[in-house]
Amino acid sequence: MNFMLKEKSLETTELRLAKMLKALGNPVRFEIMEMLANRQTCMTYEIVQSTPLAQSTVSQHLKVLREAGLVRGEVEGPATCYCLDPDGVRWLKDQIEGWLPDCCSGSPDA
Amino acid sequence: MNFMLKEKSLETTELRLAKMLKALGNPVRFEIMEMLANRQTCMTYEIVQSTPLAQSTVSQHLKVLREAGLVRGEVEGPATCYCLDPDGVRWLKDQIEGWLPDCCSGSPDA
DNA sequence: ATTATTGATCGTAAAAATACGATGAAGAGG
DNA sequence: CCTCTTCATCGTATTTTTACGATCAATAAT
Repeated sequence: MNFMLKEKSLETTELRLAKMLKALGNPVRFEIMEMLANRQTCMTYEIVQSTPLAQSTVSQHLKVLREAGLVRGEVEGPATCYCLDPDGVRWLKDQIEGWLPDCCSGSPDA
Repeated sequence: MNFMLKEKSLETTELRLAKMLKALGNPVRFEIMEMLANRQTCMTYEIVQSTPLAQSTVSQHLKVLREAGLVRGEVEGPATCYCLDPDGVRWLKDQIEGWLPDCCSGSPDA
């Protein structure tokens, strides 16, 4: 019987965005996100193995990513299967694209 | 005689990205970025006035944004005029868009 | 020259993030 | 039942971030 790990709800749009950006702003977590993007899905122990860090540390990073709405963890037996949270990632990408709409898309001024 | 404040060069692509994301991941700095996006250009004292923080604290946040390549500061007389760094912002947006290229653009799976 | 304004930097205190080992819970397999 | 694996959480040490006041440099104005 698999079920989603629950996390506390996110606040305003701006704080949610800041939370995501902060979560991504850590190199370890960024790598985890890239790994999940490449492999679709990963057990926690696989992620641990891909880093030089302790299991508890990685677990903490995963929690940050979860609470930011960037990944999801599904318990599968004794293990946990992580994957990107498509909604969260898409929302983030939309926000960034829509943000500073065209202030920086024209020609750079001298 | 105006001139650009110089900052130490940024490292690899990934670290540069992480640095930008971390810089943006702070609510105060995010607000500063939004303010600059809306107003095009701001003196430091204007930015200070828009926050409840001390001048030195804001100056430090501006330094982080500068070192991340997100804003530029031009000395204008006794003051400093800040604006978004269009190259940096555009680069960031491109990275985010190109990142996780289509892992999260299709339909979410159950 | 003196004074006032602006803002960067320094030193430092407080808070948050990061990392680790230890422990605990939950399932799988004997 | 007991044991092993997997992973989250707890307690804690270290590092980094954040914030402040004080100081310094540069310009502007008197």
